[in-house]
Amino acid sequence: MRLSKTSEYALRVLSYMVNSDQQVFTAKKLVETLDVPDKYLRRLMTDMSKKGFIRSIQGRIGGYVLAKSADTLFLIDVIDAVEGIEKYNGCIMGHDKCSDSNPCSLHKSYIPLRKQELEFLSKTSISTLKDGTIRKF
Amino acid sequence: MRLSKTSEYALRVLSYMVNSDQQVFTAKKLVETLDVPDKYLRRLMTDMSKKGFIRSIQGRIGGYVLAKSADTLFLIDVIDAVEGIEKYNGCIMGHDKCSDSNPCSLHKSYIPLRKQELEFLSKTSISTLKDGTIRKF
DNA sequence: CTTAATTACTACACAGATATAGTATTTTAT
DNA sequence: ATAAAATACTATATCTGTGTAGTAATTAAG
Repeated sequence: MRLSKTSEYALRVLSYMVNSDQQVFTAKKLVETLDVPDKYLRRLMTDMSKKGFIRSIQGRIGGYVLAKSADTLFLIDVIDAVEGIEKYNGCIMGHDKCSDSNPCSLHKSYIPLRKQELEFLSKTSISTLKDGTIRKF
Repeated sequence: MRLSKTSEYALRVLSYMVNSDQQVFTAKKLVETLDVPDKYLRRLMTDMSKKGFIRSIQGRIGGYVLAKSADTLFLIDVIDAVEGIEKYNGCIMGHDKCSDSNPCSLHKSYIPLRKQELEFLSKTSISTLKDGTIRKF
């Protein structure tokens, strides 16, 4: 499972937010802490606020806050929003017509693994990331 | 697990070769059969022959043949050769210093899955793809 | 009101993966 | 020898994800 940079950044942000006791986070603070390019992070935050994962507060004392209860936001939601989940649901050989009834030669051995991946993404919520640890990387 | 197009193409070729009773395959034939761009496939075949997975035969009756016994060639070898395997071995959040002793907040839950993925790739040989079926997609 | 500190928007730049085009080389058949 | 059928090489084009730059809009403080 190889997420896009954008998904990685999104998860870093959410993981950081949920593990901090602060409520509001400025882009500046996130950039300093999380090793994510400034402008790119800002755009991502705007995107995520449009998706309803976070809420943005404009103006002088602005920033971002989590908008959903962390246990109702799952990895798969975040990934689907920022890069699309379809990629992780296709044939491993890229045959678009591969299916149970017309399987590629890897289908049978790969499907259980893919199922586990999707389960991991759909069952892991942002609250799972909450362990009270403030990490430095 | 989302392979690069190039890896997908490589696996399609090898799967097709191992499931056919032919010995020699021209690029023309592979392109017609496998829905892979002509010139791109040719370069990939040259690359794979340099890696020793296949042998290329030049000249008028040329083409490509499998160069290794199919049960000694594993998915991970192919993927590592054409796109590099490191990508599939990093932190899911992209922290380069993430490790067992300095884990990201997803580390513990993700590691078992990653292990399974790598096992799948290292244990699945090209001969696994051999089931005698000639597929059309 | 004016300034300062923040987010939002738009356009552009860069890099790597993917794809194409054209030419050269190799080998066989005649 | 020459032509034909194949692969090899090199350069360029395109596309997509990632990153940057500059300006506008919003809000609070003084």
